Amino acid sequence: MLAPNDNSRGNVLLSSLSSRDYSRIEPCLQSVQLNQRQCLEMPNREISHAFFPYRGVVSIVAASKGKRYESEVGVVGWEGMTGISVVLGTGSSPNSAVVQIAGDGKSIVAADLRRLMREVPSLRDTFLRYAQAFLVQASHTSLANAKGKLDQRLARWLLMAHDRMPGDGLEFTHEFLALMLGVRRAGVTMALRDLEQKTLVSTSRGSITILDRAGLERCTDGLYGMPESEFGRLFSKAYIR
Amino acid sequence: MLAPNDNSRGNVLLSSLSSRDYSRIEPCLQSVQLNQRQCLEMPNREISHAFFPYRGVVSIVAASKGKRYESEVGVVGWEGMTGISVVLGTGSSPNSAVVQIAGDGKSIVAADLRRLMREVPSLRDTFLRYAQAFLVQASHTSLANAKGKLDQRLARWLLMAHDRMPGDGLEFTHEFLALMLGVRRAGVTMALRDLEQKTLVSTSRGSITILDRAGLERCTDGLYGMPESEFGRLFSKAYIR
DNA sequence: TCGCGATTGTACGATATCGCACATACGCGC
DNA sequence: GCGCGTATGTGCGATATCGTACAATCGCGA
Repeated sequence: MLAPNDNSRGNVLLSSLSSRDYSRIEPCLQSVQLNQRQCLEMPNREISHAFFPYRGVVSIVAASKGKRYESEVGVVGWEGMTGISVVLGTGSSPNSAVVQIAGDGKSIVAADLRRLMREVPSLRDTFLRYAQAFLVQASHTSLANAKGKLDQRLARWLLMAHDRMPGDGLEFTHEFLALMLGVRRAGVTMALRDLEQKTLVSTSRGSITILDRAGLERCTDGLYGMPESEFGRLFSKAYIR
Repeated sequence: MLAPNDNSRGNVLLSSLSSRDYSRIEPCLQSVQLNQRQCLEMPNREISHAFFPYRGVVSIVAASKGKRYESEVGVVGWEGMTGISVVLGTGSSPNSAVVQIAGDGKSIVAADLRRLMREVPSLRDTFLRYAQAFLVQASHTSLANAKGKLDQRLARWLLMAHDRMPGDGLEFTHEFLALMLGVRRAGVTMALRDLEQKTLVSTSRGSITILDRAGLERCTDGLYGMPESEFGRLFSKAYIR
């Protein structure tokens, strides 16, 4: 379970800042819409802004040389931020960041973020902690890709999306989920039918409702949860939803 | 191709430091042996030392809750360092670090590394740049796990090992490679036979010789190379071997 | 209410890999 | 040179997923 009890500022990472730190960053934050398929970061292009989503989900995607293959390495929602490369000081990376589920949030100009990290060490420390949280998430995406069956990976993705959305209804098509997981659409259809038969979710045209989170977690056989625990540890929050 | 032309200090990351920075860290470095299967980092345990390998290869491994599944997310050799979590300020992580190929290198006490990063910003910047290089590597391991066939993943791993070893001979058994890739030993045997038939490698009992790097890279169909290019970019070196 | 596009269900053969098992072959040490 | 342990080659049925295709169904808008 990811969603923490303190999200008073609309984004958990921002909410974890001391009021002193937040007062420093707040003047630099701009409200933004996140539109589906909007590209927040392009491969090897200087990142202009970092984003703190309030709603919606952003995928971080790796692509092979020649773009023959692509795969999601992690997701960012109201718990985190995009622009890790700015945090790590390089300003760009071969990965891209794409809005998968529309929403909104705050943005900050990369140069402002750099300056703030230089001027406010505790702010820098917080964002570096998030970089670790993201690395752990990416590590477990890799693990799930290596070892997980389609149904385990699907359950994992649904849980991760659920963590980042209000309510229990998810407006996803099978096609969309297939794209996220990099598998056949027909495979998603069958895996979802199984989940529905176990009454873990209920589905209707274009939407999926989570009925039994604990059951879904059991379904992943341990492939969901470690990054979420790590996030909890790093940001010292109680995690109840 | 990873191995850079400047490795005058035995480890590329250390070699990339200005002499001023290196003179600060050098007094803290201890020579160490890296023995096969030695565990340099345990899951969720405070990291005592970071390591800069001169020779040998270390795997960073993610494990699922309950340890039911494990998978390598990246490797570290003479180009890099272990202890990313110390660099990112958290001091521990759910991932472990295990010596897969024995060698040696330098170690530094975590507290010293922290202090140096606080006192010497350019040192901190360098290590944070490496954290990005590692994140990109992990991203592409994830991509390879998601999309790569066994032979592509094998070729990728051989290239990554070759990058981190002197000469062209690799003393690996099929069993060992199977463990690294998380696949059946018999699968490795067949994939290697294919590579040998294409005269990309030659094999004999317990050892593999790289004959044609370019051919192996072609074999990976783009799944090898991005992290290596990124490393080159981040550390501004010419990469010839 | 009708129609049409989007979504979902289903089918089929092909391929990759698995798990397990056993046969063979190499090479070190005596 | 022999024997034994390790490493490698091979076989077999089972399973997961693929690619492609097409049929069925839902629901929005005309």
